[in-house]
Amino acid sequence: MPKTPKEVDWLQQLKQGQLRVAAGADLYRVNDPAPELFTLYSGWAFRYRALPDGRRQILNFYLPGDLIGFQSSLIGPAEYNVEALTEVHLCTFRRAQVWRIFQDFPELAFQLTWLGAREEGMVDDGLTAVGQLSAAERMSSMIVALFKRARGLGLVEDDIFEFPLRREHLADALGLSLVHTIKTWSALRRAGLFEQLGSRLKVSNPRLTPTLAAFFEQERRQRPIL
Amino acid sequence: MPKTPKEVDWLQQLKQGQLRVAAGADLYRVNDPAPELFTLYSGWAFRYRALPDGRRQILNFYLPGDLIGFQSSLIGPAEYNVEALTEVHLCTFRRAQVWRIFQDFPELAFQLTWLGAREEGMVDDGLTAVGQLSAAERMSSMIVALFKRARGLGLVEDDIFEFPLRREHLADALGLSLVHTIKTWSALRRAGLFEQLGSRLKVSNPRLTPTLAAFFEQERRQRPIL
DNA sequence: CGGTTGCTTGATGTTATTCAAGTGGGGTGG
DNA sequence: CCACCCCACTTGAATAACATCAAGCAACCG
Repeated sequence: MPKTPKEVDWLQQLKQGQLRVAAGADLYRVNDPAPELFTLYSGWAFRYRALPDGRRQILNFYLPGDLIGFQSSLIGPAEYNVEALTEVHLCTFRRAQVWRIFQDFPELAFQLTWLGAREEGMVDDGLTAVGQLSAAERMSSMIVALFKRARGLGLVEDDIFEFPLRREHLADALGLSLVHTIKTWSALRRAGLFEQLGSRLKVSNPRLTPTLAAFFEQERRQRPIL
Repeated sequence: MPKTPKEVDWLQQLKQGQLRVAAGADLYRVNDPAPELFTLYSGWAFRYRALPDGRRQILNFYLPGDLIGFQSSLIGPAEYNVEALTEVHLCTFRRAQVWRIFQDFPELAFQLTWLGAREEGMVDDGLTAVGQLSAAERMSSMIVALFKRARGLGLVEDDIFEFPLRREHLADALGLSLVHTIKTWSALRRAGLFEQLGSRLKVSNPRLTPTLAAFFEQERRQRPIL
């Protein structure tokens, strides 16, 4: 969608500043009363819910271009946490501006909402995987999904991409124990789904199984340019 | 939020018609190219994703007042199915109107988006439960969550409410097998979490366990009036 | 050099699934 | 009215999947 000069002006005004955050730092904390709205320029982050006893569920991952904190900007205090997985560079918006976007820039508001719906679709995928698939199926579908997202962003070369998740993140995203995550990971590597090259991953055979192939073929819609 | 007369006019125009659908019928099917937008007047429905081999994951339940199909109205063809759990009465909107709402009624657009974000929050809850909790914990937290939603809608009297889910629905929502769902259900009933009165449920002791109590205390934000 | 961190592996225990058989209520047709 | 079947649900036993416990390894760092 083309933008009017007026919109571009506004986007510039809305951009409050840039921010660099180290890997492992919190971007968002539950009940933060006035959270900011971010867009991710570079790096990976993830959103999660923590239980009182220390368990946590990773709800989704953020890759460059994603919008962080839109739900909270509408609803009020955050109901989840966001943590930087790698070093990230963010662009910050003032949360109070969201309402003004709806008033003055319907097209922009529509696009924001679109991004929110897209994120919900990804959470749906995660729930379906955790609820219905076996450990190996979950893990392979997640690897393939991240691979495809990275590819859509031009972050894949020769089927190789940077894969910053540690075993712990996979475990918390897939609802598996750390030990079993590691065992499943090795099994998939031995089966030939991917090769590990340091912190990078080469996805050699994304259609390994029929279930997996189905996952691989299904395309997710492209985002609008923001 | 108060509505201007102009907005009320528009809402009337947008309401295309009413619809009655029998229990078990589909409201929404994956890849339906031009799905409608609904609001639920009465009855229960649920949204789910189906896998090629017949397994399915229920993503969330709809109770009276909920908006059905907002994500699809933005994104395009539906990526999920919706089925009526009981007989339902719906109000239908034309999907093409959504964009006009953004243009002409920013306040309304904001509220729609708010409802969408609220729905995502519920899916987050589901994913956290399925990923991190034991069968008994999942089931009790889901029962309590539905109880609280029903209560918020005035559908609870003397701690009793209509509970139209069959075991099969619980199983598909919680990511459990049918057999184990039934065993867990009986265990919780014997433990005194609830009493079964035909198709109705009396939630006698929602704070049964500490984990459960935490779930029970935490309040979800009220919806805006639509 | 000792300590820490992320990962790995094997042995054992628990949870949930699968298989199989059976119950009871609600409908239908004789 | 009864015989029959169908469906949702129930129960027990066998099996598979996953969690937990425990020990060890390699890389890194002070």
